[in-house]
Amino acid sequence: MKTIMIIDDDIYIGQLLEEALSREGFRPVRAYSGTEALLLLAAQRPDLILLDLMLPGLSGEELLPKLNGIPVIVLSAKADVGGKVNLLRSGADDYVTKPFDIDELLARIEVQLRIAAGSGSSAVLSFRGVEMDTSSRSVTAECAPVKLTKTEYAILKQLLLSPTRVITKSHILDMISEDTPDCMESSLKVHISNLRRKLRDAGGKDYIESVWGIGFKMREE
Amino acid sequence: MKTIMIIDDDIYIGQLLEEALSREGFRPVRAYSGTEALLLLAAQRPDLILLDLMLPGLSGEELLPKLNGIPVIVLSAKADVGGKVNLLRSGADDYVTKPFDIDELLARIEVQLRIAAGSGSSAVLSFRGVEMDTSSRSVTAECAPVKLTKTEYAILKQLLLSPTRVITKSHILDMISEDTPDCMESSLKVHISNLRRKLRDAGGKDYIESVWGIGFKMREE
DNA sequence: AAAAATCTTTATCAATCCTTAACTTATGCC
DNA sequence: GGCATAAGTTAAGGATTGATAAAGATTTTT
Repeated sequence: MKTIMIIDDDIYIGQLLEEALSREGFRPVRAYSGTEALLLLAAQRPDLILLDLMLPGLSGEELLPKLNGIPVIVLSAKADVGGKVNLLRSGADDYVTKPFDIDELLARIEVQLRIAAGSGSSAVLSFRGVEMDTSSRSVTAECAPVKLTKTEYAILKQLLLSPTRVITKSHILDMISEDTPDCMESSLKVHISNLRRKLRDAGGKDYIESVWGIGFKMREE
Repeated sequence: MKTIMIIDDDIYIGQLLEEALSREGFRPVRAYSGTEALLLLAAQRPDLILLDLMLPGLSGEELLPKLNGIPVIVLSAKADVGGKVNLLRSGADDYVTKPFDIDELLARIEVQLRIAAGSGSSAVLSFRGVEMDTSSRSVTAECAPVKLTKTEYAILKQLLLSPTRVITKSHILDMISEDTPDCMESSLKVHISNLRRKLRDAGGKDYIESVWGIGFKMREE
């Protein structure tokens, strides 16, 4: 049974998460402040951490560098976009803005746990003929090499991390905002278009599917 | 089964490493101080050592010269670059800054063990015509000798240590910041350029590939 | 102390990438 | 069907990054 630590001072959200996680078969552990989290971490090591940024005592940003090696999903209010740039750099593995959809959060938890489980052995993401080697940073479609830019690579990685799920446009923008802070929905369309074309040129098929009004997902067929 | 000694006084990081190494099939042995490490080393000889620089008792820098023959990977906080000691010259085989990526560390451990296993006397890194003898500190491209400066040698070594992997610019900067703390991205470009030219003059080909916006890797072709 | 080697900075050119903008096509709704 | 909104495509520009050369600064050697 996987243990998930919830670091959030909000009683209501914390309880909500606790119940949802229990229902899914996880063992939730709660910490209401950064300092309390550190104390708990000295004694036990959870499999994943849900971290709120606004914390009493030790802030989430200060806590992040100390959580080395444990997958961290940051929960943050949509407003504070300022520090988003540094989050992924300083150790966060994923990012979800409040108010969040519980099902989406659960899916992202599954993804992070899957990545952590297979760590070391295979750094390869693949789905229906598209393969991504995250260590050599190379991508192939039907074994044909595909040369991607940094942004295209980041987008495809998000899609491949949970290939059966729809990735919202806003989440893609959040994930790649580290490298391209000015990227708006208008330019995202262009990136998707270029990515589609490169994959099609190499693999012959169209690999990315649009979900009207929401975002994108990998084509299952 | 390979034994790996962790010399680090940080309880939390130590435990993290211990679990990760066990999961990968290694036998971890822990030492919490430099003096304790020496006592343990008198009784047993690990296949590899992970060494933190900030140690109580005997510092990592003092310990390094006494670990003769055993592969050493230094773990160091990015902050304490103050010491002007030349780590790689005094016996360290690789260098990783905290906070580090566990997968990357595991990859580097594999590399060091492979080197150590493949040869008692000749520690040779090679990839596609480029050969580096780390004991005599000599490099050849297509059997033609190449004369490199200290920095160029350190950069090429990083590339050869995991030749299929992309080495980020920041990691290279970390590696050589011991000798040249002021090295910025601007001068790294120059080092890469000089290294490329020397290799090309000797081997005829271009061996180093740029990964736009990320870093460099060895050309696979 | 002078000379040589090495490293960093600066400048310039070339290559790549991201965004904007204009336009076309598709989808949902009345 | 017709309108409004969303998605898709293409081309052009501006901005960022990369490569190389040359010169100044630092360290090492002689």
